[in-house]
Amino acid sequence: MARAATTADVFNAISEVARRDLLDAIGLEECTVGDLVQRSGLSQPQVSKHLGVLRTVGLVRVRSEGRRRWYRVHGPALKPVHDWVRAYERTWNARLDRLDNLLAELQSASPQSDRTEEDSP
Amino acid sequence: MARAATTADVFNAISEVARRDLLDAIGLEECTVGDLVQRSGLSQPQVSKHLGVLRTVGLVRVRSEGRRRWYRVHGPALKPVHDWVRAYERTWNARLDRLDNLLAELQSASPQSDRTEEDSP
DNA sequence: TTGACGCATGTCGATATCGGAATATAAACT
DNA sequence: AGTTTATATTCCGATATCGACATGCGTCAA
Repeated sequence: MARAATTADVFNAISEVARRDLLDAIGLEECTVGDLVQRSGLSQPQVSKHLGVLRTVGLVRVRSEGRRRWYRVHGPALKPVHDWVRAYERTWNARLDRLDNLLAELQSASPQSDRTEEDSP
Repeated sequence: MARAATTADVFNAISEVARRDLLDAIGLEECTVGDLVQRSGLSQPQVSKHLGVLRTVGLVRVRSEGRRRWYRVHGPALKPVHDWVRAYERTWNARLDRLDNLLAELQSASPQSDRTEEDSP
C-alpha cells in the first residue's frame, strides 16, 4: 500500500502548498481558471488538476458560464482541520492556558454544575 | 518530481491519519513507544517510523531514559496550520461573520452612506 | 556474558502522486 | 465549417511514500 490519495480527505488535499496557495488566490470572489493561472504562475493543466483535487474534497465549488468555470472557495470543508488543530491551540495560546487555570480554579471552588460548552449550530 | 516528503513540513506530516491519531494518543502526558503501540494497535516499527516523521517536523520531542524513549507532543509546531485555517474560519463561524458585519457597520458610520445587507449564500 | 527487552532502521513491492507536454472537449467567433 | 479560446484529461518518468517483515543496536537482568 502507498500513501493515501490527495483526494482521500481535506488533510491530504491541503498538504500541498500549491493547493493552499490556490485557495488563498481565489479569495472571497469567484474567479476563473485563467485568473488563477495568472495569479499563481502555475501552468494551466496544473491549476486544473489542483482544482480537481480541491473539488473532490469539497474545498471549492464551480459554476459554469459559457466556456469558463467560476471557482469559489467552500470554507466549511476546512472545519475538520480547524477542529482537530484547535485542541492543541492552548499549547501556544497563553490566554487559553490562563482560561484553563481559571476554570480549574472555579471548578475546585464549587464542584457543582459541570457544564461543557455546546457547539454553535 | 513526486509528492512532497511527509517530513517536508507540518502540513504533510499530519496528512496521515495514523500520525494524527498518534499525537492524540500521546495526549498531555509523556509516554513510551510501547504505550503507543498498545494504544494505537499499530506495529512497533510503524509507530517508530511515524514518530520519526513527527520528530523531524518538530511535532514531538523525545527524552531518553534507559532503553525507553519518552515522547511528548510539541503543540506550537501546529501553529502554522492553525494560522492558515483561521483565515477561513469565518465561513462557518456565524459569530465571526456577525463581527464582520458589525465592523463594516461601524466603519460606514462615519462616512455618510446607507448600507444594505449583503446577500448570504 | 548471555539473553531478553525496547526501540530504531533497512529492505521489499505496490501505488499514488508530482510537473511537463501533448491532447481532448467544448463553447465562441468569423 | 473552421478556427480560436477556455478548461479538462491523458501519458510520461521520477520519486517518496505505506505496511509487513527482518534486522540492528543499546540497555537491563540473571
